[in-house]
Amino acid sequence: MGNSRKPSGFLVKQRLFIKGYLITYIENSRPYGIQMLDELKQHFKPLGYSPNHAEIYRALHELLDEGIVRSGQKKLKEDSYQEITIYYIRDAEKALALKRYVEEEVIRSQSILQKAIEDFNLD
Amino acid sequence: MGNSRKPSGFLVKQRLFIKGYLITYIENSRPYGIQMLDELKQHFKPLGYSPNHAEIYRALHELLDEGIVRSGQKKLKEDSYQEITIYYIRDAEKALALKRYVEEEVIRSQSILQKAIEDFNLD
DNA sequence: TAATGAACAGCTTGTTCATAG
DNA sequence: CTATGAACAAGCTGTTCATTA
Repeated sequence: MGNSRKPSGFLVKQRLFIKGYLITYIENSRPYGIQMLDELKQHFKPLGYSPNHAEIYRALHELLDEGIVRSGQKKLKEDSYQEITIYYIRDAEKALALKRYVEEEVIRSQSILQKAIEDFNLD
Repeated sequence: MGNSRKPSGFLVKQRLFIKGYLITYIENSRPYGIQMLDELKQHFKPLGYSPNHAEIYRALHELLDEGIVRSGQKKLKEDSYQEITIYYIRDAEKALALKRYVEEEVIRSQSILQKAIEDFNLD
C-alpha cells in the first residue's frame, strides 16, 4: 500500500500554491473555474506565470475530494443556457488549515530562494 | 522537430537552481560530485531541502554538455585507489551567463512567492 | 566501500480531445 | 461557442541497480 516517494523538499508545488488562491477566491466571491483561472493569469502575468485550465480544475477537484469545498450548478446568466460550476466553502476549519500550510510552504520556499540570492551575490 | 512544451512559468526548476550552485562551487574549489552534494545538503537542511545524488550528477552532465565545465580524474587521496571526477570551468563567459539567468529566475520566483504572502495576509 | 553513472518508476503538469448545454 | 472534465503525453525527479577502482 503506502508507496509514496519522499519529496526532496525543494519549492512549493504549483498545485498546492493554486489551492491556496482558490480557497481565497471562493471565500470572497464564489467564482467559477475559468473565472478564477483568468484572475490568476491576470494577477501573475507581469511575473511570467500563466497557469493552464487543467491545473485549476485538478486543484478544485482535490479540494472537493478533501471535503474543503462543495460545488453547485448555476446558469451563467439568467437568460443563458450556459451552466457553470460554482464553489462554496464546506469546511472553514479545514480551509484555514490548508491555507496556513500553503503559507508555511511559501515562506519556506522564499527562504530557500533568499539564501540563494545571498550566496550568488558573494562572488 | 522543435517539439517542446511551453512551461507555465511557475517557480525556478530544481535542476537549474542546482546548476547555479555547482558553478559557484566549481569556481571556488573544484570539488567533486558527492562533496558538492554534501555541501548542498548541509546548506539547506535547516530549510527542509535535501537534494539527492542523481540530481547533482544530472546537473553536472548538463553543464558538461553545454560546454560550461570540463572534468578530469584524480585520486581521492594520494595513497588511495579511489578515483573521483573533479570539475573545472571551461567557459567562464557561459558560466557567468548561466549564473545570471539562474539569479533572474530565482528573483522572479521570489516575487511570485512574495505576492502570495501579501495576498494571503489580506484576510 | 566510496564515487559515479544509468535505468527505472512515480509524480507533476502541459496539451489535446470529449462532452454538455 | 463556453465551461468543464478526462485522457494522454512529456518532463522532472526520487529510488534502485550496476560498474569501477
